Amino acid sequence: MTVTLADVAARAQVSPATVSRVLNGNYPVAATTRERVLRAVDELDYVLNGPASALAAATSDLVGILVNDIADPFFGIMAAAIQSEIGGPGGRAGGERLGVVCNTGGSPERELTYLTLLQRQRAAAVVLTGGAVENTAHATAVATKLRKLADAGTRVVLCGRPPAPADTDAVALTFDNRGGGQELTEHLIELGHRRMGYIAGPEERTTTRHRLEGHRAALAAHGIPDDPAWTVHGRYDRRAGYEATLELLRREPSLTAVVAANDTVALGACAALRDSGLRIPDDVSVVGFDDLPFSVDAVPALTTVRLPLSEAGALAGRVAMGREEAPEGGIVTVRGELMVRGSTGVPKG
Amino acid sequence: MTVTLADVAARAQVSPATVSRVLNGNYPVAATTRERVLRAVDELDYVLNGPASALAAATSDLVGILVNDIADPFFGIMAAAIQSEIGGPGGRAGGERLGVVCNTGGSPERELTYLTLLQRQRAAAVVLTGGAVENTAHATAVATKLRKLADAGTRVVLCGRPPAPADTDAVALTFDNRGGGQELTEHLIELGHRRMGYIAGPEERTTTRHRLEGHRAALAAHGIPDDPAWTVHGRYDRRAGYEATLELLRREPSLTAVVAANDTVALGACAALRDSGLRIPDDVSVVGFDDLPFSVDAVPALTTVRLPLSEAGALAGRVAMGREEAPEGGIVTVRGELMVRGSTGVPKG
DNA sequence: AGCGTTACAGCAAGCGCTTTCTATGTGATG
DNA sequence: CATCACATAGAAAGCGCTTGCTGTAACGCT
Repeated sequence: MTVTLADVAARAQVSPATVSRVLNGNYPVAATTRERVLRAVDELDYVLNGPASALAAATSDLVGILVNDIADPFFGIMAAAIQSEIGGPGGRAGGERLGVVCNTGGSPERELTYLTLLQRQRAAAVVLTGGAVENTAHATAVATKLRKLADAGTRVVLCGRPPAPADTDAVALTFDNRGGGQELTEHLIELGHRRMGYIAGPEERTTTRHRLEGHRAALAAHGIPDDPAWTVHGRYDRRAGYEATLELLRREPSLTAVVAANDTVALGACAALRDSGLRIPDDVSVVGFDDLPFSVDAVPALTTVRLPLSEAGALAGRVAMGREEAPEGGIVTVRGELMVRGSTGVPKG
Repeated sequence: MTVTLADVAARAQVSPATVSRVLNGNYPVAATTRERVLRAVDELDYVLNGPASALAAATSDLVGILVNDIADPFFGIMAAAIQSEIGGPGGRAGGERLGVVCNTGGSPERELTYLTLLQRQRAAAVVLTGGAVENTAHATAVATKLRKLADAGTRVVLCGRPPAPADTDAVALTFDNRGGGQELTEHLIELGHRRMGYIAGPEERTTTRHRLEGHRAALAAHGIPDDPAWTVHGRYDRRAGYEATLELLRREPSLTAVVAANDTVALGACAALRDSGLRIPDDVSVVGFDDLPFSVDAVPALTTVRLPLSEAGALAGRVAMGREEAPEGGIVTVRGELMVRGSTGVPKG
């Protein structure tokens, strides 16, 4: 029924061992033999049995990429970059790995389940992207899992995520969310804004907290009081941005700027402002975060902080593949770049 | 070192067979025994060895989802919907499958390679999303692969992709791209437009061809000549839309409308028009396709055709899991819905 | 009381591959 | 020409799990 190694061996008149070695290319095989085997493989249309191979070799060619929301380009772009380095046919010959992305939907349980599933598959590497959930129980559970994965020989890389406990052996590429948030708010302050609403992401997320901290640090640095009523939490999507903006406007109609947790949220904020009859940036300035591709097309174009998503993803992918050494200490901080565009301006009056 | 089934068996004082049966739950096991085993599993922190299990059972719990561009929300949304039905912790107990998305980047070779990799893993199911490459050699190669996958017991589902040859046993959920394209152009014609530029996707893609055919069908139906110079091909991204629009404007400055292959391209087109000093829709109307989340936030909001990406994805996922029967004939056509918004209007003069 | 059933549990044979160790033929060497 | 080293190829022992088949009690029945 299905063609096995033995069939190929028989056809090529060699032993199964030889076929295996030809296929793996890690043991000397005479050129003529190799060719004969390759021909047989081709004629029989043989496809290696992954599980069998993984079982015997105690390693698999699976690389897992965990993302919080695959429908969000923020993760899509990173995932694409990671996967492009991981392989499939992109990589060098032989190193054919199956880079697979798993969508946790931001749910801690799903994250853990996926990690278990990957552990079960004896994945070669795992890349966790985006912010982590800040919940002691969950953080501990994840750290434990990562530890076990590492013990089992799985390489663990964090991309756009704060470092895990040192004993997890995970390499971390962290985005400087706090710094970016601070720059953004500082930019607004310099323009003269004093009454700024802040639309934060979901609570208990590192990304949310860090960006918000940056915002507050900027306020504090300029002696601007921080009214808690001017901060609203919501999900990382346009709808949340829309509603949060309406809420902020209700609480404080005289706001001159809205700081959104990310570009998608900012887009929703812009829509809400427009629907409220306010002009951007004449009446209210808006800033986002991430600089996703569509942000430059917003009208007016969004002032935001560009995160090198592709570059970071590619680096993470290479580290996961062991093609690039992890930096000393295993932690890299990636800075964003402030992109000043049309959505911010001097406040009225 | 690593805990195996045998260790658990020893600890629970039963045979490995019993442990396996408890874990798989497909064979009667006395309640007390089951509990003892479960406790042992827990105490030992046992994790099943996926490859070994897959080898012995000749099936794996992997489900592959192939997408053309994971950074494109069009695919992201579908993938999320598919994966949500596939499992991880979302599904019912026991049915824990690893839904993984693979990014082909639109490359035929990568597509084939991923299919081989999935075949190698003995995937439980494979879902191919989005337009297919129209190239006889490649189409044949893919059909052959799908055939083999089906033979090996892998369920094959196409989502947003035209049906494969009947002998591949693939269930197909097809988007009515032609009908949508026709509706869009008809809408413009009714508004009074006669000189419309068309920004098509990459050549040799079914999606590209079908949408373009719809456009031409509408023109033909109204006796409007189709000037080939008014059609420009490009990739499915904003940049391509931007440049194509500039090119169209160069070729024919009097165009009153631009029909874009999808929303992302339309966004680029809008940017190009604005940068050229043209107002939307006063000077030029613009339409997109797909109705991605950001389209409603464009200024003006984009007239487009809404495709039920999430619903289609969810259905595809259920079919892939065998939770829902494939319809008779295995082919479902999913229609889009025309969303008339601010980006289209009556042409000037 | 005797016998057929039913309900579990265990045995053992693989699943298809990798890899260590061993065997063999060859050319180089003294 | 005998010896040794080297380059290849093969034999065989698992890798950790599933499952068909074989017990073996405990049960219900006449």
